[in-house]
Amino acid sequence: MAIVVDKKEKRRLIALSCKGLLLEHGIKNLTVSQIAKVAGVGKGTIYEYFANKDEIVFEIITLFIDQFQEDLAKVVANDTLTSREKLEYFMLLVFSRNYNKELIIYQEFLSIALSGGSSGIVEFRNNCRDGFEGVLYKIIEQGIKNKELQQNAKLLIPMIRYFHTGLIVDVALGQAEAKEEIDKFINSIFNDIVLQEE
Amino acid sequence: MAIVVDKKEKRRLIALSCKGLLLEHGIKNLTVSQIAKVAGVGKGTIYEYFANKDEIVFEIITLFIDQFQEDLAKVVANDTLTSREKLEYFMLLVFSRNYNKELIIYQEFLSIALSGGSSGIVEFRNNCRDGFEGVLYKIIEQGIKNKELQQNAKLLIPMIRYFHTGLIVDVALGQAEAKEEIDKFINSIFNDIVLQEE
DNA sequence: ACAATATTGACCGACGGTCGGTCAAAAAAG
DNA sequence: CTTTTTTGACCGACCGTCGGTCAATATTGT
Repeated sequence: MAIVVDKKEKRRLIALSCKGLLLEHGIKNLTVSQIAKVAGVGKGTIYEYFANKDEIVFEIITLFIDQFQEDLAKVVANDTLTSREKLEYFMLLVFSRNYNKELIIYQEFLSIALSGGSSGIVEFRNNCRDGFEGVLYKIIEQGIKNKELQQNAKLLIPMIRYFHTGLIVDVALGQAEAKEEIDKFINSIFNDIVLQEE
Repeated sequence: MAIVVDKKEKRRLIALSCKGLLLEHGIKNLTVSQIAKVAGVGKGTIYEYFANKDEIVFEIITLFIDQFQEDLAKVVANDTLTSREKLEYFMLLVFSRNYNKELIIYQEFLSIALSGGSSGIVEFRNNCRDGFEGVLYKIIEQGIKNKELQQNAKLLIPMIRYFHTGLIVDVALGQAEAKEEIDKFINSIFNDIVLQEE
């Protein structure tokens, strides 16, 4: 038998090599030929590892999201912050300067997902959602323990995610100032809904 | 001087003629040649009235949204409904059976917008936002007048929009049951935030 | 008749994706 | 240890499609 490569690893390597290309050009102006050139393989080879262009992009995006969720986990573990501060950090992180490019990537990902994503994309997004909700859950649970929040605050978790997603969409269109909207939102939550009554 | 056609009107006519085509094929599988054929003009003529394919799609989508907003306006004008009922109707309408296809189109529109929209997209989306917020404003104003809502309810208008947009995204990925989520959301708003205290 | 404008579809270049063929490494045979 | 065979990774010329262009033609008002 001839050589057998680790397909999964090679996918990762190809994706890694053209991370910058995606950030620079965006999905629309990113061609498979370019990817092949930068990855140092023939165009045909690309299609040995990916079913189509979207899958390539998707693999690159996975790299970013994994990194992002690691960063989030660190914040949640930080015990010097109130749950309100954590929530604000959680919601703002993707809009921060150092995640500027990743935000664009995430928007591009949403773009693919919205235009009839493959089953792989859906699965991935499920994991994403579970990851984010998990972080949120921990934040809010801590808030409840600290008496910053009422018990029913947990019910808000999906709503917070929807709000956040919607905000990402509007920011993509230059129609929203993220920090301002998030502050207003968190104020509503903490002042009107779930602030522990004393 | 020769004839001068009403460009705006012709745009509308071309868009109208291929409404069905868009609903049937979706944006990705809709070709300019098809549009030209159905509209009964040459492909070159299309480009006399539209700068690019996206613009054609937006024009068609505009038709849908206009229709949609008309439907919404009717509900707002109906004085037999409480503002809570109106809000629920407002948020659910796009997910209803008879707007099934339009929802898909709107999701595809968001997809295009997210992957680096032109200035035309942004302008269009601005109008959309203003339209929706206008309807929301009326609903909530009525609620305040009827003492169903507190004064500060108006502050929630952008938040409601973000939530709604986020929900549309998640529904596209089969990750949310619209009615259920909306009910929960409206409950939160009316029970916890802005219900008039008696 | 003439000028101005509207219309057209053949044409173009770019792109995503395919396919027959090449080649080096590994396995089998001698 | 050498030769032969098999395997599958790799390639890039090629294909069909599509968005967009443009020179030629048709239509209209004066």
